[in-house]
Amino acid sequence: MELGERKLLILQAIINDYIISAEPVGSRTVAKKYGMGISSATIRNEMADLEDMGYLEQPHTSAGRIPSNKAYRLYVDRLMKVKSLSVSEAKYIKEFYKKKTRQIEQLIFQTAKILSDITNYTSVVLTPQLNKVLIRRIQLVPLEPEYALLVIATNSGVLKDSIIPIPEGISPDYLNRISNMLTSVYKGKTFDEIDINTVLEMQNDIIKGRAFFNSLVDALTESITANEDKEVYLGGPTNIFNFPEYHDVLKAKAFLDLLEEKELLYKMLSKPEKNGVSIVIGEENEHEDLKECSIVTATYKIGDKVLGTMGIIGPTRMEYSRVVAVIDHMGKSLSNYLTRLFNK
Amino acid sequence: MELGERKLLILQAIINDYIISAEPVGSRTVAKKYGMGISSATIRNEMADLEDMGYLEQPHTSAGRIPSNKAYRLYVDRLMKVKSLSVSEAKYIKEFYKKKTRQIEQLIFQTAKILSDITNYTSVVLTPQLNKVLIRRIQLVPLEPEYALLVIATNSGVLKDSIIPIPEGISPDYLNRISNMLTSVYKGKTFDEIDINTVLEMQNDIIKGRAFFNSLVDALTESITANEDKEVYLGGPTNIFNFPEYHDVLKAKAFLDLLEEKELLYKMLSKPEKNGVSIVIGEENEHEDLKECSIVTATYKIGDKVLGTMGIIGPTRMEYSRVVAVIDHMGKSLSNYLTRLFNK
DNA sequence: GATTAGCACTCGTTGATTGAGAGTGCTAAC
DNA sequence: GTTAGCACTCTCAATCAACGAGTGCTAATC
Repeated sequence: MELGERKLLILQAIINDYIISAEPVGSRTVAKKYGMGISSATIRNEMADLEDMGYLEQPHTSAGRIPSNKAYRLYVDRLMKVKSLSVSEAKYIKEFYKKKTRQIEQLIFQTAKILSDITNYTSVVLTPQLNKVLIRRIQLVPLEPEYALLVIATNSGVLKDSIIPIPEGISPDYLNRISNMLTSVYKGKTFDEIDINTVLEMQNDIIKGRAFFNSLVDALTESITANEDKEVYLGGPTNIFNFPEYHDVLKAKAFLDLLEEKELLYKMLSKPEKNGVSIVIGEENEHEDLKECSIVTATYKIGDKVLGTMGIIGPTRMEYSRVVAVIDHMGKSLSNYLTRLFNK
Repeated sequence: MELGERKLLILQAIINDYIISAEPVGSRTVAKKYGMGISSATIRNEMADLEDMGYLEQPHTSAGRIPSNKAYRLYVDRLMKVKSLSVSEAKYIKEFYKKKTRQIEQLIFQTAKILSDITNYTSVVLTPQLNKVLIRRIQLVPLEPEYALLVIATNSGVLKDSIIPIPEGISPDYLNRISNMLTSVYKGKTFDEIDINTVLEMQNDIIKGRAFFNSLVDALTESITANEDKEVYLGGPTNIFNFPEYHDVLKAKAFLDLLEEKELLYKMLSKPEKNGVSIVIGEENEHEDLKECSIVTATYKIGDKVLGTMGIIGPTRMEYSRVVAVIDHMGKSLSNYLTRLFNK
């Protein structure tokens, strides 16, 4: 069967209406609200066709129809016109990026908050991926005679700091020398490229005490392999309650519990390597509890390097056109900001 | 009216039953389950008295009775026997504190998780309060020619780090000298005691560039006054769904939204300065959305210094005896751990 | 041949009614 | 002072009918 012009118009009308109302849309509603000079009976016939073609579904016989995942996919790929941001929204975002925040966590957190505030959906923003980040400096900072602080600074903020014990008789000056040496070896590399063996080879060279050496290697290894730093910031987690499809307590709990699984979120969102905005709709999600959700993601970068991802999660019936506009804008804003701040 | 022995027994029975069942308790139930050799009619009379005295409430005429806030207060103050932890629980906690975690955030986060896992309620743990924490070292770490990292190390981990721009022609060695000087001035002080004027006075002494000086003072001031560091970690936020009193979507949303208000939580929990476990029951809470909740808190310390607070939030009908046992134990465990790790 | 009016049919929603069950308070007997 | 007995109250769950939204089909119309 052909997917003619009129069918497309009707489908679009149904999707638009359903996105707003969350109620199955009937033929009369389409005829009246989106009056296109044809009667409800004609629309009924077309709707029956659209159902046969897999674009519409009927919850039960005497209800209207709701769009299928296939319909949403068609919608976002072909039908949807991306709205541009409202003036006040754009201004709100711009204002935010004016004030200098030096702490990257704060920045990411605020980004999540803005996303959820503007869209009224739940947002997720990943902190920069370690393996994309360049080491700038490794510094051992003396704290007390027995402890030193290992700081690893990168081109997107300080990513790691841990306290390591040091044996007696090691001077701040000596720590400084080690720091300089480590920095010279690893500067400009990513965490992926760090080879712990390089450190091991230094042993004979300038490292004095065994205990200290072990602590240092431990701390470094921990820094490199640590996945705790894969942090995920949420915005408006309870926004999901705004939608009637989540007025069910069990469903809401499942959703919120999912949001607590940071590793899972991280894995899911960091997948789309590709630049720009991408959309995953309903059943396309792998995770069971997300089969009724859609996720719109965008990446953010420093210079040309993709550092992380931000996403909006909401019911399949999502205001895609608005969400895409917002997240695209935010991705670019954050990238600009970071690039200005950290890129040389 | 007298609050005799038998009345207390009956009250206790009703509280115990209601804590488990969440259903109003009737006279027959008390007679049967907590058989104390008296008939349901007698118990009915006693219950009527207890209601007159304000210890019991009746949701409606033909329902059983539920304990009032006053009853819970009496219960936690006089009736309750604090259970000791189960062997497996104690072991679980002990195991956790065996493995060395050097990062304080990680530690706090895990503490929250353990609390909620063991109790099945929602837990809240505050990060150490800045004004209680002693500065150990202030260090400017050079990153690139134009940027340095300001690290403030304290006796409970690294609490602040921000990036500040530095003007040209300032050598790492010079940064080191400033660091040493700042450290010598502020070491052993708390953030409260820092007087920014002291820094201003140095101006004529060793500070060279105006721009740099301003950045430094800005960053320091930000560190001192920043309240972003008042972080709050949650454990098991959705545990609230376990309780029938929160099967209502609106109530649940209100509760979860409250948990997102970190500053508010911080203020509420950091109030009880006193050592040990304290309990706030239902109406005693100031916040409207907590009038049906109880909060059990304990403090944690380094040495003798109270650093922060942990809390369990649940419905008024809470298993106080178990919760008190758990949180008391956790408070002490965390204090021991921190003291061993950081106190000299 | 496409469109439309008309109509019978389906099915979920709403509101009223009803009976069962739980629990109480009171009275009178023990 | 305690208890058995009983009328009374109130909630909860089940049942049922009326309603309305929406459909699919048929026959008439453009």
